[in-house]
Amino acid sequence: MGYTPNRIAQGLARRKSGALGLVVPDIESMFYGKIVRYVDDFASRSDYQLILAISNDRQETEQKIIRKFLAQQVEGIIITPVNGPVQNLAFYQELQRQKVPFAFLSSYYAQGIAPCVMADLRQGTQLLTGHLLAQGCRNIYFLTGLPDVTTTLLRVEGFRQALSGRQPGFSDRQLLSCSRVDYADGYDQTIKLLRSGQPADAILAINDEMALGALNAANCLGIRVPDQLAIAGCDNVLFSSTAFIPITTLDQNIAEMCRVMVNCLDEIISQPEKRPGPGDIMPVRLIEPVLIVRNSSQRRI
Amino acid sequence: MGYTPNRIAQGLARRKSGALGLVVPDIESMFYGKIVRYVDDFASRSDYQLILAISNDRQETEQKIIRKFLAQQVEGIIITPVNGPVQNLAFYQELQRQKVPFAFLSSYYAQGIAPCVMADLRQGTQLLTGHLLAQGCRNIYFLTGLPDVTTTLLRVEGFRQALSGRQPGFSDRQLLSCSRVDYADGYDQTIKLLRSGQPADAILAINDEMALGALNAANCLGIRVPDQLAIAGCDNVLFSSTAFIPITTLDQNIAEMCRVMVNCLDEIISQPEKRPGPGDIMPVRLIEPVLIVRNSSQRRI
DNA sequence: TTGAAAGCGTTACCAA
DNA sequence: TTGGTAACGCTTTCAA
Repeated sequence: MGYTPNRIAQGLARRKSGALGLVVPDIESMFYGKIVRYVDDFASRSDYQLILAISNDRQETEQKIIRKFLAQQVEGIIITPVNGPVQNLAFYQELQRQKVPFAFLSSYYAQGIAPCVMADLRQGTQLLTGHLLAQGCRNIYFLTGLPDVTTTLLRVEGFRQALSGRQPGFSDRQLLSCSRVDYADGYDQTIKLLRSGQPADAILAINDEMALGALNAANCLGIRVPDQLAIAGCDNVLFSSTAFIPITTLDQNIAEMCRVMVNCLDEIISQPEKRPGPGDIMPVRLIEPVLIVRNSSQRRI
Repeated sequence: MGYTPNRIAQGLARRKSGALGLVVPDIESMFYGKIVRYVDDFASRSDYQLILAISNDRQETEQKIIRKFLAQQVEGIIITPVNGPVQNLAFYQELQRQKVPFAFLSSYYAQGIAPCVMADLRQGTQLLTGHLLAQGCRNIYFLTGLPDVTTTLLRVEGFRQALSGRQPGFSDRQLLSCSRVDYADGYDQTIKLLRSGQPADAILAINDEMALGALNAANCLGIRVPDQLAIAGCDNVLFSSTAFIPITTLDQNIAEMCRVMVNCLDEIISQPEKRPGPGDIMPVRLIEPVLIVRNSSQRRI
């Protein structure tokens, strides 16, 4: 009859807020947009209220946010790590010691600190690179992120594995590391590469924005895609499918990733006795990515 | 010394949660992504905690979310209306009667129910249309949203005003209304239009995704942009600047919009005695948009 | 200035 | 089963 209980008082009495905290580095990127969308989706299905906060890709901010979450009595925290080297690992180790229910999504700062759910980027990059090799590409350049970031390491490992035993094999020269990993980075690095006179016949980018930048750069210089230069991206967001030459990419299956994440955290929350602490096994659950082949890499050899 | 107050208990005792609720129809779109980003930004600056919820473009969900917000004792609610006709106006009128601090952002369901901050879409569309006319276009087609949505009405009004007194003047035939207003809608409608044999020399779309769809459709049919067909979009998100022919668009100045919104709501919250109710003036604050001219509309006549 | 006590709106427990 | 009461962790008020 029109009565709604006060959730705040409920929270106090029950000692649980029914809230889940999610930190993302950036909300304007389509990749994180999808993450927010699906985490919200699965969180509400499990009757959690989602509290979103944006770290602006700064770990200092991320940690401030986590402290706020804790003060707010969130029942669990999902951390989508910033794209940078780990700053203050001790902070997360302290969370672990206090048995705070938290987990990493899409990447991790260090293994064993907390459970993690992410795409199998090593295997995914191997798939993409393998596809480019199968198209006859022999000089593949890889537009990556900063070298000391987890996702970069995993991807480079996949790249290297795919090239191992090939002629020519892997060389560091093929790695072009970008700090902002955005459209402009992809465009600029590609222009620089193509003008340098190096024998590039393929560019693999770690996200679709950068791949689109590469495509436009090639187009500007009059280089034909895919015949002179094959291009592939990653994430399968709108940028790859709506390019004037649709871009080959990798679908990380974000929906599944978020489903597994929320379930995993939910389990940790509801079984306080089994809550993992230092010394316990903290699984990294890898979600299988799917290769999406489009025109940007299909050469008619 | 390591002590953090329990915000829930604080909330109960102080009778204020320090939280602001924000509902958006969709988080994967870059337009709403920007809105979330800036509302979060300004809300945190004013020491509010942002609670985000996604209505999935359904008003029923939106209303469920608002009820939850209320139970959670949020101090104010920002509603970014769904892209559809108003379903249950009585719900919002009830909020008004109860003097709930809430406001509309980027559109409104009806004037006078709550304050609103949004871009001046009428003037913006007039600017865009005027620009296309100045480029010599005489048969401009307008890819709009559903006809009974506030933003569509305002835009069509601007379109009509810009064309009034011209030869040929405004005709309903020039309005192509789209329900999903996404890339595929833009692409499909443009293909249909260009194949119909109608003498189109310009397409104006209500967002950049649709404009990109129009550009790609024209490209597929071998129609040269901008000389045979000029194209313009709206919102100035990444889709327009990264198209292989950069697309003319309208910047809605979302940052400013969100700043004004948060300040406005903050004022309403902090002055409970002046809280507006039925019969009070509820201003619609219009933010001035900026025309961004790019290649897709610059004809060399 | 300091400290003790009374709420805030619920839930949970225990006695009847 | 049903009430009545303590407790949740903090703020606020009022008296000392």
